[in-house]
Amino acid sequence: MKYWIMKSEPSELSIDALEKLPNKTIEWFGIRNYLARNFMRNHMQINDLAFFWHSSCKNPGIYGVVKVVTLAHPETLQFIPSSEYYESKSTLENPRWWCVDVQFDKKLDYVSITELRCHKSLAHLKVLQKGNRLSITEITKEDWVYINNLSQEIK
DNA sequence: GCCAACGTTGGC
DNA sequence: GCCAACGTTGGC
Repeated sequence: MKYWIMKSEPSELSIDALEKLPNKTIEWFGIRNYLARNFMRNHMQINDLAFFWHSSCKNPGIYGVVKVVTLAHPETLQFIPSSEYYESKSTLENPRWWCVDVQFDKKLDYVSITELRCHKSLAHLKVLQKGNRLSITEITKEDWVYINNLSQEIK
C-alpha cells in the first residue's frame, strides 16, 4: 500500500465539492503530465491513500484524505472535443491519458504549506521543494503518520 | 502579477 | 536526438 499527495485547484475540484458528489467519488481528471499519469497508471493500487491538497489558491496545503477506489482507466475528458482537456492524439484503442478514481475519505484540520515548511523532518517532501510542478507525488508511511499527527495537533 | 523551474514542441 | 524557444505551474 502506498501513500500520496494529490493536488487539485479548489476552483476545479475542492474537498467540499468532492464530498458532495454521488458516492463521493470522481475520476482524477485533467492530469496532462506523463510522470503523474505514470504514478496513477503504473503504481497506484486500490485502497492507497492520498492527502488532498488545494493548490493555486490563497491557502495552499492539505485539507483532507481521499482513497484510491479503482485501478487506472482511460481518462474521460481527453475524448471530448469541447473539453479544455481534449487530446486529439488519443484514440479509444490508444488513449494517452489514464487516471484512477478517488473517493472522499475525510476532512483534516488544515495543514498549511507554511506549517509543513516549519518541520525539518518534512523538508524532503516534493511538494515543499522549489520549482516543484508535479501534482501527484508519493510519500512514505512515516511522512503520512507524521502529517496526520500534525493535523491533530493543529486542531 | 511575478518569476523560477521545468515540461513540451519542433526545426534541424 | 539535440536544444532553443515557448508554455505552464504554482507559491509568493
